Amino acid sequence: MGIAERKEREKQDIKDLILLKAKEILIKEGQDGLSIRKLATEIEYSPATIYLYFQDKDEILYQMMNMGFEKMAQSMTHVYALEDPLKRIYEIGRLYIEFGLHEWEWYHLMFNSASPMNHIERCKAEWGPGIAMYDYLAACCQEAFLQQGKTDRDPKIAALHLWSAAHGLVTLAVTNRFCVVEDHAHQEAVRNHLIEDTLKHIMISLFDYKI
Amino acid sequence: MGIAERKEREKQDIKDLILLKAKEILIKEGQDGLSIRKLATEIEYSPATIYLYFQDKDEILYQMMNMGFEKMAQSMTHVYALEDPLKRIYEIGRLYIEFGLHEWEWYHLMFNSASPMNHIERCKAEWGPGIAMYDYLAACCQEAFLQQGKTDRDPKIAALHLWSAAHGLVTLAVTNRFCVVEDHAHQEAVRNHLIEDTLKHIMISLFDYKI
DNA sequence: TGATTTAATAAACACTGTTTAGTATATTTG
DNA sequence: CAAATATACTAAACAGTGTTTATTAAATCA
Repeated sequence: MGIAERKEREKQDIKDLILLKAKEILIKEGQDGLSIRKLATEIEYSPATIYLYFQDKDEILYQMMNMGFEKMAQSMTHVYALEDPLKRIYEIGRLYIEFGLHEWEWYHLMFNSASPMNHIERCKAEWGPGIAMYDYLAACCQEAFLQQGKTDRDPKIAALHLWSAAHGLVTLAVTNRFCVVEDHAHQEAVRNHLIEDTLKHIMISLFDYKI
Repeated sequence: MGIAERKEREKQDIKDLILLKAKEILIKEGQDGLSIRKLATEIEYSPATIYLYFQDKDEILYQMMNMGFEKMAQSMTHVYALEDPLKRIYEIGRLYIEFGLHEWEWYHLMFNSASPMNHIERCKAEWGPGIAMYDYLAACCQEAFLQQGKTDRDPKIAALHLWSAAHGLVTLAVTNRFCVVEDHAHQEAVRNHLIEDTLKHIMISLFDYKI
């Protein structure tokens, strides 16, 4: 039965086409600019057709979130090769913040938006890539603590610390809340200084590690 | 001319009525559940009438944001009386996180949503209450540094540190991202532990202050 | 009382996500 | 090969959204 297989392929092709165009719209116009109807006209199908390939918009945004995690992982490929777990942790933090600031539309889906999480909840599924990222960071922390002989510290709590510090920085910056800094001329400089400073603080505070 | 004054009063009354009902809807159904049309039927006027009192939805959400700041300030009244600036800072942090977790709909408008900031940008206005909050925190940090003789440290950067750590914690928790913690049974306990731990870490890291 | 200003709205515009019923086309079966 | 069935697709509708415009009714002024 080659027909069933060809149909399966064709089905996947259209799914891919939808996600490809969704990606283009997301990059150009953000999550708010990504509507089912715009997506439909873009791929030259009717809006109803999209619902033959995805349950709802949340599922599409869920898939986009997964693409975002792949994108982030790609930007971190060189990290995995680093021997020193402390340098690995620092680089993860630095690249995480970098990614959040420069690829906000992806970051927003991954760590801020409710839609992809709604899909996960509805499907009673797990937040796979998020857990994987967290587990890797926690593993790095454990390795660092082990190497330093700090047996009393919890690597999972340490990972959450690092993560939420970076996340807070990214989200406040992107949603324009750092406008509180009165020195408008040097606002950009303050932000960059804060990025470095946050990482330094965290590294010292968690690992007594001076950069 | 008592008529002009009466009309002014009536105009303000309807504005207040709109904001009062908007507040009720916000609390019950969140920002997503707050629509102009629902608000209109609730106050028994047509949707178009609302546009005679507010430029657009962003302005209403901007006013709600201001109400949120008042609410937060009220929850912090006892802080201002504390003599020790370090205890003041700790309490601000603790109450800030508490507020974010328990009054998320307000917090979201204040520190996460784009709508109120869009209104500010359109009016070329400043983020008044946000700046006030930040300035107060920075002043507390400066007082603490001064008391400790730490003249080399920047209180403004310190305030941003504390703020973004607390903000990261709140937003990751509320948007359900802490589901990464595999220990589902003790997830709540982990979260509470993290809140305490974050504050402790920040206090030590910024002020060498052990709680 | 007549002219004018003000307040309110019905209806429309341009969107949004999603569902349903119906129509061609492709595939399978007799 | 023809009839029956299954598949792919869509037009249209449903129930919303924020916002604008033209019109009407009421209050105020001259």
